[in-house]
Order: sequence, then C-alpha cells, then structure tokens
Amino acid sequence: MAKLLIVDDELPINRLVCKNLTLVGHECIPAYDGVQALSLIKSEQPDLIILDVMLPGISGFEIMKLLNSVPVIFVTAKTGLDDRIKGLALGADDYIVKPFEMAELTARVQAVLRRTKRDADTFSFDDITVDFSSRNVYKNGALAVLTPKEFSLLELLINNRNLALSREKILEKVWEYDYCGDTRTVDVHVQQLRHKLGIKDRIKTVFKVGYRFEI
Amino acid sequence: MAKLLIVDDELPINRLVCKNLTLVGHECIPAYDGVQALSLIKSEQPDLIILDVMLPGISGFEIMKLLNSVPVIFVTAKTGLDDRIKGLALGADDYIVKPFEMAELTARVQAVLRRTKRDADTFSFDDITVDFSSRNVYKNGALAVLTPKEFSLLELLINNRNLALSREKILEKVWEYDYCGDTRTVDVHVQQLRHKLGIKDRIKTVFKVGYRFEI
DNA sequence: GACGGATGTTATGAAATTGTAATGAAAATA
DNA sequence: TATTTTCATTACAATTTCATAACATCCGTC
Repeated sequence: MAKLLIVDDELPINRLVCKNLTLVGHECIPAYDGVQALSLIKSEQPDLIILDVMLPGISGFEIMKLLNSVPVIFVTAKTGLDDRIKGLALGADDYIVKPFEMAELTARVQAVLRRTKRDADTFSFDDITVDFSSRNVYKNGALAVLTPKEFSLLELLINNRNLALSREKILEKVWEYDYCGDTRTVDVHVQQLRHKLGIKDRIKTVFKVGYRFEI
Repeated sequence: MAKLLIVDDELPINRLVCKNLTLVGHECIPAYDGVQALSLIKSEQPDLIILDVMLPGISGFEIMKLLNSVPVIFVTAKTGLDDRIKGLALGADDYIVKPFEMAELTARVQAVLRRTKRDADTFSFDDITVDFSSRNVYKNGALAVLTPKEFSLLELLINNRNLALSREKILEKVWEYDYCGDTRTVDVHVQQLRHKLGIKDRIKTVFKVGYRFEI
C-alpha cells in the first residue's frame, strides 16, 4: 500500500487510473494540472507520481525537473522515441504510452514501488522468504517465528546486503540512537538469526567490525 | 562506467548491443546461453544484466528467478502484455521489446544504473578489487580473506598511493596514535598483504623509510 | 666482496574477539 | 495478577588475530 499522485487532465482517464490502483490497495490522489500537482506533492508527499506529459499550464517535463527524490512513472500519448528518452533522462523511473492497459500500469507501479523500497514487499533467498509488510519469515514454506528485534535486525541486514555493518551502526538502527547497551547484545541476536533461519553462511562475521549479509 | 552482462543467443544482436554500450563507456561481457550466463554472473559479478527471454537451454525467466540483487533489464521479442508483466513481477528492473532502438536501450541502461547505484566505493588494480563498504577484497573474482589490520593497512596504502609512508606514520594510522610497538610489526603485515594478494611489485619497499603503494 | 644494518619469512603463544548457552529481569499478553 | 515472551547480560568456550622473536636474505657502503 502506497500513496500515489495521479496527474492527468483528462478526467475519465484520471478516474479510471485512480479506481484501478485503489482496487490493488493504494491510496490515490488525483491532480488535474501542473500547479495543482506541485502543491499536492508538497502537502501530501506521495510515494509515487504517475505523471502525464501533456498538461495545461506546466508540462510534465517541467514538473519532473522540479522533483527530487519522488519516483515518477511518466505517461505520454506520443510514441516518439525522443520523448521517452527525454523522460528517462530527466530521471523518470518508468514510462508508459497511451493508450495503455491497466494491468500493465499496475504491474509497473508495483515494480517501481518495489524498487524504491518505500513499499517493500518480500525478499527471498535460499529457502527463506521475508515478508516485510506482514513481518513474517518463512523457511521452506513454514513460518519461522522471529521476535521483533530479530526481524528488525534481519530487515536491516537485508536492506544493507553486501555491506559491512558495524555493531554500533546496528545498535543505532535496530535499537535506539542513544541506546547505551553492550555491543555483545548484537552478537547474541545475530546468533539467534543464524540459528533460527539456518543461515550460517549468509550472515558473515566481519572481524573487529560487525556483520555482513551476503547474497 | 559499469560492468554489463549481455545475454542473447543471436550473435549479431549481442555484438551490436555490446558495441553500443561499450561506446557509452561500459564494460560488456557477452553470454550466448543460460548456462554460460549463470556462470558468468557468478564469476564476473556484473552491475547489470541485459537478459533475452528466449534463450536455448535455460530461459531468461528461469535465470531471473535464480537472481537476487543484480538489476536486470529484460529483452523480449514477444509484445504480449503477459510476458512483460511476468518479467516485472519476477523483479526485473525494466524491460524492452525487440526490435528496439539503441538510443532507447542505452537510456534505459543509464536509468537503471542511476537507480541502483549504491555507493560502490571500490578501488581496482591488476586482478584485485577492494570494496571499502563491504570490506571485501577480491582477487580474480574470488574473495581474499584479510584481517582487520591487513585491510586497514591496504586502505591506508591505497589512499596514499605513490607516496612513501614511514613505518611510524603507518603505525600511527593503522594502529593507535600512541601505540608503542615494534615497527617490525608493520613489516610483517606488509608481507602478509603482499603474500595474500600476490602484489609483490605494487607494494614497494622504501629502504630505511617504509613502504609505498605504486599504481 | 665483506661487513653491518635493514628487510623478508616463518612460527608461536598470548590476547583479543566472537560463538554459545544459560539466567533472571523486564515487557507483553492473557 | 499470572503466565508467557522477549531480551540484555554474563560466563565460558572456541576461534582469530597479531606482536614478537628468531633466523634468513637483501641492500648499500666501504
């Protein structure tokens, strides 16, 4: 579930898109011109913007230039290569050409959301599947019971996979910023994870530093 | 500049893609079937894979299922919506439909690389790659196991490459400021590095002073 | 080439770090 | 409140690192 801003001046299309994306579980905010879009981006801080290029007033390209880190799927009626490249060059995460099928749009929305990790769904490796939204972990299809701390630790390790994480960093992220506990606590929890999930090899010890999740 | 794996069994297309992406500054490794692709993914650890769906042996979909963290742009001749959705659902970062224009492919490659660009803080020379963020060192693609002191020493040498470092300076930086140990300790660690990485020539001895990493 | 000091090489035991299991306190749940 | 779960800490075992020493080899100077 994510908050989406749908920017399209054609009312029926905007409605249709909103309806379909709401059906797959997202919150949709419609905008019908560039100025309105910019104001809603500020006030609502959406997770993803679906942006029509051809807009009254400010064009979709202009809006994209003003954006920073919000992912954008950009919609164009033109099938010209130039426009598509221009969109990607400006930093769009994807584009889709009108007329498009709803199934494709929703698939692309999910793909972009997955990428941007704002709406992290699941992550799988070996015989393990981690479901971030339900905070469940499955090993060989069976539910593995992790405590909150264990799950947060696993989450942190996965989100920083192939990076060495110091015990201090782990404490800071999984525990509180100003937590003044023993760094050995981290060790014990790492052992728990290794034991419960049977992933001795995946969670590597970085001597004198901390741990690294390798995939 | 990134390392790309181009998986396509059609030789002319593979060549064309390699040529164009090399022109924009990437390193391209061609693969002509699924098995070869999987082996090259392991050995070369590419930054991005351009993956044709229709392959002899293992299909592109099968390969994608086996992957975890490597970004994929998937190429399909089929224009059917299902295939595209399937690709995105499997975790592809993008797809492109044959026949495609080179400009579009390179634009998409850049877009995906920009998105997935992690702070790949690495330094490479000869057959060695030093990854500072994961604290891993690879020799010929294989992990070389360095101790913390060895890694710190290597880090210091690289950061001061082509400069003569006195033993005192090295002790001060890699060990503690007020460390009062034998300077011979430095020697032993330098030998370890030379031995483990097989870089006798790169770490030069500066007689009566210390060492210098030459590149 | 011979000498003396500097560096290369290898081995070893101490020290530091991490793995493991247990314990009781704190927190969550009933 | 009683019961269960979570979790920080501890103690000890296992492992890894590393400083030092001892000897071999190299280098520059005479």
